[in-house]
Amino acid sequence: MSLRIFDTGTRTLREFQPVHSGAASIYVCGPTPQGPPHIGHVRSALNYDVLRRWLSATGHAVVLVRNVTDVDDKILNKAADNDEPWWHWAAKHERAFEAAYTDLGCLPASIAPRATGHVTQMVELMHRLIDGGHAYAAAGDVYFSVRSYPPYGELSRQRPDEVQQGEAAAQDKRDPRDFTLWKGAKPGEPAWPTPWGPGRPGWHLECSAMALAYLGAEFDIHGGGQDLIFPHHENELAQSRSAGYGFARYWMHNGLVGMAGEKMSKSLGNVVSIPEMLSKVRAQELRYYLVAPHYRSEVQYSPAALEEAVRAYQRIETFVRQVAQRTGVVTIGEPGPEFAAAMNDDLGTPAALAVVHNGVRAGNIALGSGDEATARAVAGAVRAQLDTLGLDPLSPNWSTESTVDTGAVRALSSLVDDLLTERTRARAERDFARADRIRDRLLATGIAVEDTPDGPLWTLKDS
RNA sequence: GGCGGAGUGGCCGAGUGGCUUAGGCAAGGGCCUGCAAAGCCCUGUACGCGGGUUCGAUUCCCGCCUCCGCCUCCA
Repeated sequence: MSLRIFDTGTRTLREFQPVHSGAASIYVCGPTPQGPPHIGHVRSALNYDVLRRWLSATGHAVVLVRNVTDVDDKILNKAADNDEPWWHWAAKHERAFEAAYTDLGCLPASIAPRATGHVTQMVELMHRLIDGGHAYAAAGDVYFSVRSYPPYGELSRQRPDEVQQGEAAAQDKRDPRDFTLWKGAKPGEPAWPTPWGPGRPGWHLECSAMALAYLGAEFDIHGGGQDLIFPHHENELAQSRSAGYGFARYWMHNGLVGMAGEKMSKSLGNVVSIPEMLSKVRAQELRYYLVAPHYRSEVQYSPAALEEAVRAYQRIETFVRQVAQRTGVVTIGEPGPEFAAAMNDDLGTPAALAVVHNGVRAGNIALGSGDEATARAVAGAVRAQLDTLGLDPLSPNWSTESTVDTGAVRALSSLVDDLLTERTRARAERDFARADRIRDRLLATGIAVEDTPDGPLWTLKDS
């Protein structure tokens, strides 16, 4: 049984057969760093991180390219509005995106190429297109000739003639359907030299050039948000095929994130950047929230739904931690056939998480009956499952140890232990008032105490 | 106007022509506990509306309503 993924081009589930067996090459449309990352940006990255982890787990050597569109109209405009150089604006937000990805447990991309660093490849691609009669220069711009590529529209199922044209369709285009590969420089804009005059890259061209540069003429999967199907990906495909490249074999598109009825608005408090969200919930919890629904479904963000996800994740986490604390180290095992079947079915994370929860229940039952061997085995499987979703509660990614003075932690935890010893003594003497007072005091400082058959367990309660 | 997606129990969220009808959260009841917490057990009988096909449809077909995404520099 192998992975089947829903391919946008054919609108069918197709068995994944990589160009090179045992390997998988993925190109994902990354951010245009024009502002802070929000939940929608991050959902996309997370979905492809899960894809990549699952491919790795099933024996593929994965190469994942996630580009950065670091020059574009929005960046130019916003930088100007904020009185900053465009490159500074882009670099600043690129760092914010990287930080968000890392915080949320995305494995680093094999490379995150920037558009501005690949003008050479773009010029080369334009040469090929012009030579082949698929593109033309006009007044400093370079356009792709849609008519020269008859299959145009096959990915998005758009008929070029039906597509509504922008009001101000450029006069220099030979055909209103043609799209811009390269934009001639306007005064004050960044510009790179080309044989057709100075200018800057169009969005579509960048992605093709970088995908081809790093993944070769034909690669496995091209991903992005559903909003990119048309025109962006249609255009990428047209350019690349016209230039003689096979390009992507599979096209995957993740669903978008809406804002539950209400418009995004800071005054409503319902839209928050990732750094803001992470000040309210832990990264693992946000990740669970975004990974739990199927990647192709639409997510309507609401704080209540996020809160539910937090609790669901904590249930899993509590189980794994409890087993670890009671039986020692829980080593990562095998995810098992049920989980694999769910994931192989177009990354069925909802069904996969149902398997996880069923495991948690079975493990808790074992724990309750004192069957620690079973509990441990189950926890090992659960960890393996969670690991392929990037949600392992014991992953060092979530650890805050590096930012905490471990000497202080040791001192404080021995204080806590002393208090708990005292409380245990009080309980043995049936002085429950004193025992409860200690528990309440600890809780007031953010330390939750639970009694287990093996004695008290304490955890830090997040506020 | 064109292309595409979606409407499931109090909520989130899968899925399926009929089968023990996912999973989670919340709620109620019970067990466990000194009390809690965590956990376990039980309960809820849902598929936007109207037709049709069928022995039988939430699942297939037709129509309708509502919502969402996209429709090429500038958006």
